[in-house]
Amino acid sequence: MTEPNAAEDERRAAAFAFDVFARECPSRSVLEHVTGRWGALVLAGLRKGPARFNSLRRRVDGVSEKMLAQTLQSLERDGFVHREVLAVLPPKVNYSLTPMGESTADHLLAFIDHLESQMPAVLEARRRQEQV
Amino acid sequence: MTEPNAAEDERRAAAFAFDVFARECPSRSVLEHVTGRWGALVLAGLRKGPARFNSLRRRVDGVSEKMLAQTLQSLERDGFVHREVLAVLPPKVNYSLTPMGESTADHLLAFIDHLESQMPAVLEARRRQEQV
DNA sequence: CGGGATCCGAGACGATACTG
DNA sequence: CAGTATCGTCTCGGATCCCG
Repeated sequence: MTEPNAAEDERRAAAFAFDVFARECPSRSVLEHVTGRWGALVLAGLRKGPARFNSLRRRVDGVSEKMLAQTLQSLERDGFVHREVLAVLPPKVNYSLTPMGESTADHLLAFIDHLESQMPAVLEARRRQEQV
Repeated sequence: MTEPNAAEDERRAAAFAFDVFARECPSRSVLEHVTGRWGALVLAGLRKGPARFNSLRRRVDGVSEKMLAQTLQSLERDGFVHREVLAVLPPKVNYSLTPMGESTADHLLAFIDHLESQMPAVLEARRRQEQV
């Protein structure tokens, strides 16, 4: 009966090895993809529902074509976003969140909400610093 | 009885104005400071308790002096981090989280925990993509 | 419409040296 | 010890053009 436990142990050991505080850890790159300048906004934007490229681009105000494409590729590689190509003319590509993407986006939205609620305090703190 | 509501409305309007989806919104810079490459790790690192400069630098593996100083300055300006200078020799500077910093770091740690738990799935997704 | 390819400037980042 | 200053590298990110 050691087989199931061995798998358990391996998974736990792996989870420990993913500590973001360690240099050269793969979880850092994921953290950067997800929380990066556009990654967070794209995830949050897709949480409102699936969207096509230019539709999503309008949701995330200010993102260039290049960065949106690049961000979507990262998120797709990491398994947060699903990309569905419809072979029609003109081409249609649908982007949606995977289940993992949804749960991640939920965390992110909660975090963003919290940040936005603190914005007045942040702006006040900035004003105080300026006067020094 | 319109006075209290006016204040309410103003606060709600302000919160709306901080929507991260809007370009040129101050909340975007805060989001970037907090979730940026080092910002997130520094906040998470300080959540373990106050620390001095080099002590903190050891907690956040791989950060250079320059980036740590820069990150701490951003976070201090935004009111997440408190900087306390002790006028002794050799100089001692203590960094700690403000209450706002603590609540933000808590959200962040929850988010990081969630991400780390998903790492096996992420790595598997990456492997699948490579084979294409 | 949904991108890929390319160019280019600005800023991020790290290593090192120096200071109070 | 806690930074600042300087420098070089390298990536980010926008603009533009192009293709299926």
